[in-house]
Amino acid sequence: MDRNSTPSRRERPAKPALTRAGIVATAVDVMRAEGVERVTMRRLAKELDTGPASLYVYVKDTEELHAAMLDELLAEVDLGDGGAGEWRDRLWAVLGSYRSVLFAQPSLARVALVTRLSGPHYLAVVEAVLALLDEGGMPPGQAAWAVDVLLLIATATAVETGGRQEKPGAEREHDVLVESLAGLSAETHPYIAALGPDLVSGPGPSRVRWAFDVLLNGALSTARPPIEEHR
Amino acid sequence: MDRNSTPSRRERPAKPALTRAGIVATAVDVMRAEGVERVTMRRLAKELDTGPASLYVYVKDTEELHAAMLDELLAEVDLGDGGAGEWRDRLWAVLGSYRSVLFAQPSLARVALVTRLSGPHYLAVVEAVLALLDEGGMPPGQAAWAVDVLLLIATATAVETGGRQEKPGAEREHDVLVESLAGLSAETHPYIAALGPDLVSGPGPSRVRWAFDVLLNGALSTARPPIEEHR
DNA sequence: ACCTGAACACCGTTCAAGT
DNA sequence: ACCTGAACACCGTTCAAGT
Repeated sequence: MDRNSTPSRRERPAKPALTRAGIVATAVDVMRAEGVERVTMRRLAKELDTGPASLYVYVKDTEELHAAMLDELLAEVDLGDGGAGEWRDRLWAVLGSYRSVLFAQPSLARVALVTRLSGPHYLAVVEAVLALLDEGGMPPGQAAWAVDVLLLIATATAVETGGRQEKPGAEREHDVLVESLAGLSAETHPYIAALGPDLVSGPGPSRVRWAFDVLLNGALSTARPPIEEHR
Repeated sequence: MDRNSTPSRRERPAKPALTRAGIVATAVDVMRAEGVERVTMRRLAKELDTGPASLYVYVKDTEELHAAMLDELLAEVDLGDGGAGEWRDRLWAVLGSYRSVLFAQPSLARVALVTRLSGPHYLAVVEAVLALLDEGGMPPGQAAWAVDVLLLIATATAVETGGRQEKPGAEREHDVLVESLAGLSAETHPYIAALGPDLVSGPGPSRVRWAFDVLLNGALSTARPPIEEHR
């Protein structure tokens, strides 16, 4: 009986000690429940039953928090270790997994477009992609530059498609573009007019796959220029 | 006569009537002077000597305003009409001009990464790129899909390089990545370790040029899959 | 119609002070 | 050291009311 004789311990959520990992985990929870835009320092502080200032002990600022959340999410990417099949298909699978993780959280995916990521899970993705490019015989110098573009395309298409169904306004954002295109005369914009809706059909699976193949084919066949002075 | 006998007209800056174009133009001014992050509805209303609510008559929301500002900026892109030279070099010039316009205003450039643009100046860029791809003999179906990726890369590299020197924190953001990379053991991340700083050297001119050539070569040589159901 | 004051419901970040 | 209340300096957007 009286298992509650000491009432001090274990209040309902048993306010846990603040740690960076705990903060990021809670942030991810709030994001899944309410969307990234609601993951603010103040909202998060409330969730953790403290004041916003306390978070700054563990997190530099909001941007860094969002980057950490994103890396947390990237833990779910299936890197296809030891999978079978041709390297190109396995690469396609890894990038597809990366895309679908971002896809589920498009507004966080924007972070990946705008911030330089450097978390462990992101680096694991980079390593996996590099391994597959090597397996495909791509020279290391070309692979080093190709991996960025590959992940850029994966991210951007995830943002684009994912954003579409998230907010109701996005449907219209697309319609605005379609309308703009329809309103153009073939006189001033012959090429756009000629292509019509094909220009704007959005990144369906086969379009994304085509973009990957373009990049792979191009990167395999295009020699890198000699190294320049940089920085 | 005496049309100016009433002194009510023309106080110092002669508070101009609100128009959409005027609002956007002022917004661009504020941006050039203080950066995009300071272009808020409230700040802009102050500049225009009115209340924030008034702006909503002409502008849907902040995102739409930013997109309009960006399109305004894109008026400066040199489309190289009637220029001489090989199509590939002229395309490189157009994309370079597009990049340098965004480069000057990296935080606005992020808008281009995250929003579907549809302004007249953006469409002029698309039309120019399509014309050059056609001149280069790229089949229309491939060109329609390539133009997006080309502009995506141009935008992303502008954001990356431009963001670097804008805010002081960005220097360190890059250093964080370099450190992360250096901290990785060759055991767990052999490919990253082998490539080292090459992976992270940032988009210098030759690297961007290489990416364009990769894309062009790939898009020229990669057939499009048959059209799928979309929407 | 066009414009606006005021209100609603929030923000990020810092800092002096506490434990 | 770690944590925090309170403050500073802002936000976007809506709406009822005015002209």
